[in-house]
Amino acid sequence: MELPEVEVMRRDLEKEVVGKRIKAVEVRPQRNAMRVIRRHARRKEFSDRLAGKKVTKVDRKGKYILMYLDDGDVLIVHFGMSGQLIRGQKRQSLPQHTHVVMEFQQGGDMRYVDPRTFGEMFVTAADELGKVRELDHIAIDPLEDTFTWQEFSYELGRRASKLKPLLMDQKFVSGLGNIYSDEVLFAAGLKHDRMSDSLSSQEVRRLYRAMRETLQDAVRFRGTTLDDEAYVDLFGKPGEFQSELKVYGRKGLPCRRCRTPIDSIKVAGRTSYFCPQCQS
DNA sequence: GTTTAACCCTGCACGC
DNA sequence: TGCGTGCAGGGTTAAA
Repeated sequence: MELPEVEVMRRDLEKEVVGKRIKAVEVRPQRNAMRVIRRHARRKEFSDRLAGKKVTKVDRKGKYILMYLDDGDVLIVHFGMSGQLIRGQKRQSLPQHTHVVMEFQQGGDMRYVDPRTFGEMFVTAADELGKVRELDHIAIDPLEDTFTWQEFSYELGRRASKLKPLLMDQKFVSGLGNIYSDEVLFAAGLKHDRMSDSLSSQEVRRLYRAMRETLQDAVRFRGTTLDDEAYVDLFGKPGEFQSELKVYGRKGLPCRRCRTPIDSIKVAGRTSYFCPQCQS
């Protein structure tokens, strides 16, 4: 799950759970549930910190969701690659790999489901958020107004790194993963292995625009749901951006712009898709 | 400073 | 049919 999917989830949560009070929290008995709340020593410690509290605000920092509670605590959720939050009803049976169930006083519940358990949930005091290293290191959000192309240009020039890993580096810009970094690079007409400090100012502008437009479009389409991936929104509905993808997962298929077959290569352990003709 | 690889985990596609 | 293997992916960390 990357920026667009997390942002869609944030908006859903804002509508659906802000103002609701948590009645009870169950951390399921299987071992992987403890992996999900790995920063807490015991199930009870986690549940007790949430029970009885009201959700007042939902923020996003990179790929992290921050749910503020009315006593100054914050529930932080990171989805890893297979995590989901799903709205449910008490009577409904729990899907496989459900690790946490939060029941609301106003009725209904919310389940955290995560087969691969790369994701996690934890609670911390809002005034101690600065001590959470992963959050503290997260770079500027490319959809923020404060993200200007001048600053982006300066940061690109300051680094000497290949574009693809740099775009995925959350300490450089936040929110991009494997899918959207490929899509952004295609939209910008740049190859994954171009060095960040070799870009002309025109190329920097193209990359900046590509990043903003691609991510905005993906949010508008409510994220990407691939066949082999189970991303769905809070209400269980898949996204629609997968039909808009230009390169990701399209190896061997004709480029939508020039008909040249899309190629793929392993970069830093991740498969990278690109058009050999349109990107240079 | 940058890059690579390993690690965590499950489900699925693949070949034999 | 059934098994083993490899891959997918986010982020951290240690090593190169």
